Amino acid sequence: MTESNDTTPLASLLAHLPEPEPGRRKGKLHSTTVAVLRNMIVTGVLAPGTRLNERELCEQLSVSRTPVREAIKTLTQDGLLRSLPNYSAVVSELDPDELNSLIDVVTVIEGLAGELAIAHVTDEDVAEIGLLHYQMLLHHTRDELPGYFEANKAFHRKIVELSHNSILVWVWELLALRVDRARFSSNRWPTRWKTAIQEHQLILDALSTRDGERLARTMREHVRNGLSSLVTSLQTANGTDASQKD
Amino acid sequence: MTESNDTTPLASLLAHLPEPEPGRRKGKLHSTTVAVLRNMIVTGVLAPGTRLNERELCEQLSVSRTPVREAIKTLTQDGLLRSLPNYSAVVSELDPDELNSLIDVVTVIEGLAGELAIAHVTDEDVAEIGLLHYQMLLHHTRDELPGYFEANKAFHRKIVELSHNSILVWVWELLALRVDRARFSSNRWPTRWKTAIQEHQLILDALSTRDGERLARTMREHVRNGLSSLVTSLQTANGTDASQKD
DNA sequence: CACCGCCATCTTGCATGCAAGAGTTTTGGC
DNA sequence: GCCAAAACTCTTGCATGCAAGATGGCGGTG
Repeated sequence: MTESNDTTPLASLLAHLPEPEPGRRKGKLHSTTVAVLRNMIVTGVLAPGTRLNERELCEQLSVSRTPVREAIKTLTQDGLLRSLPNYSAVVSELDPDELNSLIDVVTVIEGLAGELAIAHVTDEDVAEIGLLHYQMLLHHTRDELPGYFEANKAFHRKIVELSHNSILVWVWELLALRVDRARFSSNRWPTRWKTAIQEHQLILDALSTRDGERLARTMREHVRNGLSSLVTSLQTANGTDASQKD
Repeated sequence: MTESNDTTPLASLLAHLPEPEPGRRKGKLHSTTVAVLRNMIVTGVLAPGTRLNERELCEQLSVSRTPVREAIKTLTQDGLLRSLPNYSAVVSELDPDELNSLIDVVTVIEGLAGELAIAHVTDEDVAEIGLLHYQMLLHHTRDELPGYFEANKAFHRKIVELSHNSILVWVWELLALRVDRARFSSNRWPTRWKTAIQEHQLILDALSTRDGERLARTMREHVRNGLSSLVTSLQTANGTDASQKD
């Protein structure tokens, strides 16, 4: 009964499928499946609470159960799914507590990234990050949501990578997964769009002047502000987009 | 050639196998396999660089390839293995760069834990942590390495859990895996044993007096000192226990 | 003698088969 | 008519089979 309303939302996702060269068709099914499923969960195509039936997924993704099972295990480890023994994996809920927890952790992680980045940042890096900043400005003026998202994430990732700290990057990617999910879940723009862009400018300034302490502080504030407002907007919109319920 | 010197090191690990009641023998093979393999890697039974042959592992663990494959995927995600397509998974090396990276990240994570813990700590918690502290003292006087390790980890975990921040706990567990690996890899005691215990005392004091800032600072210093000394001792002992090489 | 290419074997990646646990429905008894 | 128990079905967990890529040895050739 609860499975009827899928107007093949897979189609759009399946379009993302690399569809690689026919040669060498071994060794990528697992990662592809993980990527597709992850996208579906992060973007909300698979809503929180959805039960994942392995056989269905097999048919929809046109693969056998083995890669699907492995993907489920992987995504469970990432926290996107919850699995109980002998029971279907379920898309995890966006727990408000967890989102608040996320704020604190991402704040210190990106703050540390800012602190460490200063030691490695080059003029070229500053230019690249500046480019991303102006891309965001452009997307802002054009009201292009996905483009802004993408540039924003690239902006932050670039700074995190500048830390030259592999563990930091690793943890950040794990956290970013959950942040992205929350962002997609609140389908509308954050009210602090312009503020965010101003903060990005401050971050860029701190990078150019190689002011590590200021960079770290600015990033911490920026992250905390952004995520707090995100959580707030999610709480207020607390069921408006839960279009389906039984 | 390089695979000859295994005097069935599995035996000790297999002893850890729960060997559950014959009834309900379904649904635990995967987690058990993960746990066993993880233990083998963290404790160094499986040395860095070791190739993991699936069939061999199946025979040794008496399970089929499916749970073994899933376990390998899981541990790869945890960073304990490196997997290349169409190639055996390999136990990852303890990259010195990565260990240095680990220091910075664990420092801010445990620092944040200290900061947050104050808001939740009760007298009972203080008592429990104090108990662990004195257990460590006891193990110290008795020169009991594994007991000290265990109590030390419980001490830190308890404070991390006091943060009541699920994301923080999750990340900490991921990081602790790598820290443990490094600890086991340097099989000897850190020279700063007594210092560590003194620092634990300071942490305990800060907890009792509910001094959040001091707790955070003390924990940061303690973690940084401990891990730095660990990395140093690993670098100096940089090949002494690499008993086998081709 | 050295180097290149080919064949045998091994190993992984994926598909599928089978059994056990859980939920559901139906049927029998009260 | 209602409750309970049994059987059915559905779904997952694990085992195994099969094919493609990789490795290593061997022979041929320059």
